[in-house]
Amino acid sequence: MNGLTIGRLAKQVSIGIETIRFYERQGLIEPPPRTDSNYRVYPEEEVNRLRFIKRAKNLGFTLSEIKELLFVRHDPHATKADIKNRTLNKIEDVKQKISDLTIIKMALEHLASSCDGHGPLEECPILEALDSDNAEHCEH
Amino acid sequence: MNGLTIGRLAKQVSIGIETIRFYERQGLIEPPPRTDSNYRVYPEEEVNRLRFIKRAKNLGFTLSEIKELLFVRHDPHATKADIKNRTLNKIEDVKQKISDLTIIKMALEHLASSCDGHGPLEECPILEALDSDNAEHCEH
DNA sequence: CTTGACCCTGTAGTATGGTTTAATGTTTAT
DNA sequence: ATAAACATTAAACCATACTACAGGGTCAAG
Repeated sequence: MNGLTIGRLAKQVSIGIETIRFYERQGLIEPPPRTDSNYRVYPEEEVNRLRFIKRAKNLGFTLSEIKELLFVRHDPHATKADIKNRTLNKIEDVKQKISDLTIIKMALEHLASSCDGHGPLEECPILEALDSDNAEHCEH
Repeated sequence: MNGLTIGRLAKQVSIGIETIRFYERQGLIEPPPRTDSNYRVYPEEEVNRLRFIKRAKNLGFTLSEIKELLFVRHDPHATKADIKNRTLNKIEDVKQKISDLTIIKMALEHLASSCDGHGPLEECPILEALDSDNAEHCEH
């Protein structure tokens, strides 16, 4: 018989046991079945869900946004059009984040290369790189 | 004479006045000069710094990470090698975020297209897309 | 058959990132 | 010249996302 105790699950994902129970209370994960002695027993897939939550959190999504991401697909009260719309909005949000990160990455790369002694450290600071909304400068 | 009051600055960046003072206390922005009547007077560039903070926050950076991003360049006690190393670490961090977001975007796009009636709604959930670390599936 | 590592519930405490309030002073528009 | 709109500080308050007990039960090894 397979299944994970909360402790093993926590270890596999590198988060605290308390965090898992907290996510259950917040509705981010389903309450798992219990043993006779009332221990939670998780299926292996729970590892993936928790890893996803961890990543999404790292990307600046709040827990309630993550909940939405996880459950867009099977909201029984939503029409297909609703789901499609919410999904498209999320895609726009994600695209914006990618583009902001790309600009930050370029600024940092420029900074790293100017640290080689290839020029003064004062040029092209990260602030300048983010000055305009769709910074095309800082290119080379 | 140019310079912004805290209220004008807040309005330009669309954040609260109190948030600006909070960032000053946290050391994310420099204490600006004051008028005779003790009012803060900000240079125009402060708009950019605050916009950067706003974006970076949205991307999942904590305030202290943002502080690091803003000040990597001119820490007087750091060697050039230090700065370069910290910068390279941040670049790796940013790259990872971009790649995670790209996977999420792909999963959402697949979901959106399956809402068109082009397939059953149950396939390729976001969790599967993030199942493996560098998901190559979900391609089309 | 007990000892130590695990699990349970429930509640309280903490860190982060603000926001609100109170009590007061300043600038601006009419 | 006076009200409205702005500014000041300090401190209390809030939401989010954990984190750490307290007080108990369960299980596996020696």
